[in-house]
Amino acid sequence: MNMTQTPPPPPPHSRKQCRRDRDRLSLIPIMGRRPCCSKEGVKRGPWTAQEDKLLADYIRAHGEGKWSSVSKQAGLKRCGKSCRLRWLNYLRPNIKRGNITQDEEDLIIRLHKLLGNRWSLIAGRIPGRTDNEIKNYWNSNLCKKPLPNNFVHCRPSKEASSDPQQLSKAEDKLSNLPKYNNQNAESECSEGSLSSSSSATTREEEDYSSHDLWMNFYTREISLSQFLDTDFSNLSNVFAEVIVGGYSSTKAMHDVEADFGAQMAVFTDLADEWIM
DNA sequence: AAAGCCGCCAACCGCTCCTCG
DNA sequence: GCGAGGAGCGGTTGGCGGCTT
Repeated sequence: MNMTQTPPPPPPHSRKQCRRDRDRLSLIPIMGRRPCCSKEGVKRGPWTAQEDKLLADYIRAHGEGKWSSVSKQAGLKRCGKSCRLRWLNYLRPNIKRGNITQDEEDLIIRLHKLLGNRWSLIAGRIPGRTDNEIKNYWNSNLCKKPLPNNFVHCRPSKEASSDPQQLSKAEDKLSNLPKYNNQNAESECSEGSLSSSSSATTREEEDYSSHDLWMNFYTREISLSQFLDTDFSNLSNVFAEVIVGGYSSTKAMHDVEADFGAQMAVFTDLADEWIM
């Protein structure tokens, strides 16, 4: 029996408790995690301005993708994941800095109600904001905040978002709407996160117009009556284009379906609210 | 003034999904 | 069909600054 060996500390009850213990006992930081890259010499921690420049210059010259090779090619001693995260959350063009606006917060709440903790999907609907930013904002602000209308906001199940009954209800409502007229959907606002190519074709322009129409309604830049004063005869295609237009072609189909359901449900939600 | 506590957020980790050979 | 490797996602952690006691 080894009497000198101290037993391992019991697992912390919570992060806060853990931190309190650490501070009180002046323990070294708890570093139980293994690094994601087993490679020796891979740098971790905060990025320096020089690293940012190297990464940004490389991606501007060669484009995104092949993250595992980016670090080598760009002369960075970082793992590919770290490069990707840094680019997506900080260096990427069109990243919106500063506080979340009230409109954005409303949007986050609504989307979270429908989609749950699917931060990337939510971020895809809020131009200039990243999934990490929205997730942090939710966990540090909205999760504690009392929300109206019985919003469920602390980690609901993923399945809660794509209720087929809700979707069916929305589709019933939409089937009675007037016709869609593409001319009403002239894009005036910027394309935000959706625009990834400078060589937009006519088809792409149509997608973005659909998206703009939707976003204008969604962000209440146009009224319900203006929104309804359009031709929705081709509704499914319109909304499908809106959704697919925001994603890469490799996006999992169930995500597209879930998002389609979510947009329909949001529409029903807003319409009910505005009609009343 | 100093120690402890708390909140924010950038960054990391592990898991899952996707693609390709 | 299967396995390996890459990419993406959500949960979690650590550092730091501000606030409280």
